[in-house]
Amino acid sequence: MNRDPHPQQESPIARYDFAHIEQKWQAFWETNKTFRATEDLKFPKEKRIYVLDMFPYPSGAGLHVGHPEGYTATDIIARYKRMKGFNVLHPMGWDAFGLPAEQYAVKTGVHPAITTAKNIDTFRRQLKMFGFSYDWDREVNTTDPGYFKWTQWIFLQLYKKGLAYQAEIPVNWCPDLGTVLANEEVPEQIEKGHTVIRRPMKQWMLKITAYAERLLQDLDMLDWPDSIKDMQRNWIGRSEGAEADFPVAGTDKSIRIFTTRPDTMFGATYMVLAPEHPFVAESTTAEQRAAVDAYRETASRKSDLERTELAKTKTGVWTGAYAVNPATRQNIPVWIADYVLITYGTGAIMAVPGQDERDWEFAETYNLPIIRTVQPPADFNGKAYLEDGPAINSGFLNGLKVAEAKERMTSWLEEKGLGKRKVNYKLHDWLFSRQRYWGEPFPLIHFEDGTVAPLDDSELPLTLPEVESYKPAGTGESPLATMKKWVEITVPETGKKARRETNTMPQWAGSCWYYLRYIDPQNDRFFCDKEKEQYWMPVNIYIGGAEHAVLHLLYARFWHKALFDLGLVSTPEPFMKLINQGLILGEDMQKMSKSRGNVVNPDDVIHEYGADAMRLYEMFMGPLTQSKPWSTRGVEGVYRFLQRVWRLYADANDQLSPQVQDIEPTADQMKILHKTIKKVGEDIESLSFNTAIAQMMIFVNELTPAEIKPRRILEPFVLTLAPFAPHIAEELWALLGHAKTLAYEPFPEFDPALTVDDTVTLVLQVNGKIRERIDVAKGLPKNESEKLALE
RNA sequence: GCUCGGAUGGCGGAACUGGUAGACGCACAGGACUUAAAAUCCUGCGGGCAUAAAAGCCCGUGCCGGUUCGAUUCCGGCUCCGAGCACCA
Repeated sequence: MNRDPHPQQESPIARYDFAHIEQKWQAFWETNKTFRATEDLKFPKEKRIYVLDMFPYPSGAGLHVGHPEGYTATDIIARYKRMKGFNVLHPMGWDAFGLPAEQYAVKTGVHPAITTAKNIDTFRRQLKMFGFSYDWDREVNTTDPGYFKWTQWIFLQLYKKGLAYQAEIPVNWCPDLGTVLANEEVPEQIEKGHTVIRRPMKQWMLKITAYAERLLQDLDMLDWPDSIKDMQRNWIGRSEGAEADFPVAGTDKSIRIFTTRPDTMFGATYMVLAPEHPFVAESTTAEQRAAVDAYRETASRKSDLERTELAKTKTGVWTGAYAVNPATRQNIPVWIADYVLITYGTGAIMAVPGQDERDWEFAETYNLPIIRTVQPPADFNGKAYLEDGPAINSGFLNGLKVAEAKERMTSWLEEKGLGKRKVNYKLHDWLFSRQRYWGEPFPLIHFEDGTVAPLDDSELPLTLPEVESYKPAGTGESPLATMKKWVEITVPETGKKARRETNTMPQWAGSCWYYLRYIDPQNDRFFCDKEKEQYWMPVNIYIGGAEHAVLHLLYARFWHKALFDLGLVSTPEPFMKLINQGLILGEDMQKMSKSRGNVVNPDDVIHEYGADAMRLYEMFMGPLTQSKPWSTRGVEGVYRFLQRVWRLYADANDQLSPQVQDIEPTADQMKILHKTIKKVGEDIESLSFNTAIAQMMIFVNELTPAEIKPRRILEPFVLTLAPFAPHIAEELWALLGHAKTLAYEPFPEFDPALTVDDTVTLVLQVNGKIRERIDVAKGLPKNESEKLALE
């Protein structure tokens, strides 16, 4: 045995060289393609699992400590499942179209493709430092022409199915960004201090509303957090009611309204149109025109936010017109007011001040008549009465309860041809075009006669031209519009002149289907082979941030359903189980940000403590779904734990410790091992990684004092640790004399008999208060235990 | 205002279906080793009363009330914090 030549100077304490070990095993996994996934048919469907991360946008700032939280969780699941005999698909890629690279290009002139490639290299390097078990052969990049060829192709399928159309509608125009935004994107940009105004523009839309009902219904089949499901339900905003036409007095026109309370129609004492309602122009009388125009002008200059914030007192203007209430046959005035939104329902309401607080407020301000249609209780002296009660002042509805009155009124409207029952949704069609450079070009051309034609599949991918300036024109045209050579084409077959569509797709396009491309990333004949798709889909577990609740997660479900209807995918939903990881806050409990100076850089942490320690720490901090503050002391704690693990196995020279011997373990050692195997396995299944790690700490605490460490105990423990801290586990496995990677070693089984204690603490309570605790040997006859307890 | 979460030691958190509250880690204190420090190892660590020491007793899971032999856990009402939505007819 070699003696340490410098026994006094060298620490006698074994210390593992994480930097060397981690780099060694990362190289090993890469060279041997340890984590390559294949569509091996010997795995039955229930033994295949698709474990997916939300792929990152590769920003210039590099990886943030929030990224590896979810990525470590999925990696633990992927590694554990491999050891449990599953065929695991666990890929990674880049959501790389987007504004930051383009804004950088506007500023510096550097092509976004160059910035993007550089950022991706950084992200890839950083992710590899964590030892995540991705099948890197399946890496995808949404900005790769080989990828966006199929984004364009799928768009064309939607177009051909009638799900993509152009419309001149009021859109969310952001002058600061020089582009339009989807409804779902507006709150985020306003938060960033950008202005968003409504302005009519001709844009491409995707008919997500055609799927509103299914997007709502199918939430029930998903194992997702309730909060996300609720957010999607609220966003879709289904409400049942009726549409009715109110004839305009003295004309043959009528105004259509939507209401969820048709039963209150007898109390409709006036009507309100949104200021933008097209009927305003034709119904306004000459006397009222000036006032109406002024009001409309003011309203148009307010953003949606201002409208709602300033809505403390309601304002409006009478148009001078009257409509006929179909229930009462009375003439009622038609007003415009910005408390009615053009974007909801028909943009017009029947106002029932007696039963609606907003209408009540407006009626009080402008002295409009108020009629109750539901009987409030005798002691009620508030304003609009909103609870259930019998109908009053309502002709044939009098005495009916609300539900029945609604039904009766709706049937009456339908019989008379005045209206019909209607389900209304808050969800609007998805505004799908952007005036940006760094996005997928639309594979469409416009002819001079106004018709539009899709490109032939053979012309895909339609790539971006080189431009001189990346700056949006600001007029509502993308920088592509300036590239005449690219825009103006002649169709070879017909000689007809045409112009390319110059808008590009929004960033969400590429992320709507990337999980399908991982399944067959190299295929240049199809976006994803059908058999392979059937092999892997649906995604079994999907982990990512909650910020995509009504963006990516809704858009991707929509595209997936459209692909399902086209027979191109085999499942109605893409992501069966969804987990939102919590935010990692700074040590000061504040959100990490450069300005606060509380940002933790993963590179630094790995350099100091190693990837295994960082992985372990992020999982040990607390429950995955919870927000929790970073603690460098906490990292040191798990780092110490890994050192203690190392010293169970290795001596000061990094050789197998002489304490490790092939001897029979003690009963206690067997118990702690089997308890640990049981707890770790169950906790991985339930994503309780923090308590799994606590159990492994207990194991190490118990084994550390033992003079002799039985191999039969240490070997299985390495395997239970492996999903969490794979580098040190591989090294210890090799140290124990194994030649092969442990990545596919079976996860240890536990013996249930060994996971229960021999003694049980009998707690004697009197009136719920603890009076006595006695340790009792198990297996004693009942009366024997009782006798013990009585003594 | 509405919806959904959450509140447990100095801190992060644990506690399966109502049955020993505070596992594990951090911080802190004391000790061992060391010339010393670091590292490592050992011990203690919710609060109070009591004691030479121990045993022992009482209080304690945001607040108030309820159900129960027994509540961190179930029910009702509040307070505070976080997230989302917000004139949706």
